[in-house]
Amino acid sequence: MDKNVSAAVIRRLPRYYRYLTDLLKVDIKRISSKELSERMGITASQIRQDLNCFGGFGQQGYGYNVESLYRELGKILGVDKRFNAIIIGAGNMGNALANYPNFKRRGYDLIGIFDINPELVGKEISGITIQSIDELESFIGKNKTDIAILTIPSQSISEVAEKVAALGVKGIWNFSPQDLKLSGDVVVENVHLSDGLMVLGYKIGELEQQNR
Amino acid sequence: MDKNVSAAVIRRLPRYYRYLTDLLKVDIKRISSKELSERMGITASQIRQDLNCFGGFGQQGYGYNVESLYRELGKILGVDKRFNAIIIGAGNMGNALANYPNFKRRGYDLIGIFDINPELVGKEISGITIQSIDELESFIGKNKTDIAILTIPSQSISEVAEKVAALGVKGIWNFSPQDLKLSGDVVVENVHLSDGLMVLGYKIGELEQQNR
DNA sequence: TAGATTGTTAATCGATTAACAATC
DNA sequence: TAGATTGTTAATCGATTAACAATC
Repeated sequence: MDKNVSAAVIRRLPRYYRYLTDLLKVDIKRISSKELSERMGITASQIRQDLNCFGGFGQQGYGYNVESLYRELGKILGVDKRFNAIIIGAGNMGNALANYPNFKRRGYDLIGIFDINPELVGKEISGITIQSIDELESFIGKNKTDIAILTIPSQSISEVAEKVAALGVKGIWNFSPQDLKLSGDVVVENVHLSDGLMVLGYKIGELEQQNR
Repeated sequence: MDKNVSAAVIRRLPRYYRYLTDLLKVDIKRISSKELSERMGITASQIRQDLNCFGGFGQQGYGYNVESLYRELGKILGVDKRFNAIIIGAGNMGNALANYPNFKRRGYDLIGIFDINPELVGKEISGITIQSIDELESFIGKNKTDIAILTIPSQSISEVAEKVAALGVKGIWNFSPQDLKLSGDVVVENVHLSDGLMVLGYKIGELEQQNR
């Protein structure tokens, strides 16, 4: 198991995880795929298929134990691990992410913030002093850095991405609208906020056409 | 045409739009599906299929005119329209989005910011004074509001979403980790940043397993 | 005209759903 | 034990890719 799991399945895992969090909050101990399917609006079949990509977490006649399934999914998603993260680009988005509470909750520790603008260097965000981008290499050399969060403009994105990749960062969380393609040993998660904005514009257009 | 276009196709449209923007920048006048496919890393066949959901924008033997395809996609995505937007939740993320430059570029005008915290009310973000959430109803009554950007905590999300929907907002851009399900006349685009973070955690785990 | 490349139909592939035997 | 619900195989559905006639 665990191999050849499709991207579609993987992107649903955090969603399962969120629903299980909610169940735990209201103290529900067990859940069947049928009941979960009603809550989530997907088929019970899909839930069972998805989960069975990673193991038989359920029990016939009983369903799934909420807490243990939650723990298992957390493990698969790496929530139990600690990742050291740096933010490159201390603008508005970098600032927002530095203060993002889910960050720590998902296993990420922010250990550095960098910017190219000398006026920002030395200022503090969320208890961390902004450093010059020139310090990046020596910083990563001294501090194990697992992921880099890139909140910089498109034009510098691929240069910076390649640099951090070369310095041994394992993952990149890319907030620029530019697609990142990097070779081999680094994984990339693109956010592309403005894509969502355009999809929203499309959907509103559709909606208005229907109501005509 | 234009009906029954799958979500997969729609989510690729902003990507095409971005690549066309880049082509325009470097002054490329025309492009074949083959060349675009090489740049984007998807098949030429898919590009032609996708575009033909909306019309025959190309010309046999020639390819696609970059500028006119760009304009057509822009129209489909509503980039040529103006949408009035408000932000609810003037925390870090609300603040970042208020200053987000792509916002205006995609046809959105920010006309109001709201927060429940009295200490924030009266302060200015990006030239707009934060109002109390109590003013929301009267504000939307007086000012045509197309979309609401929700950057508030999960616990209040569905209440606020239902409220703005009832007040006639057409679209919701939801930044809380909670899935929003709303009836009928309002479209929702969920962002769920922490999902991306967990997918990143998963991918890093996979990567490490391979390199073992 | 000849060459290129589209629009579109048909074939393939993969993902979702249905069904049911296994089993708690 | 009987009932419930899983894990898993098989059937269906949809999305992607290939192929090619139409045509610029």
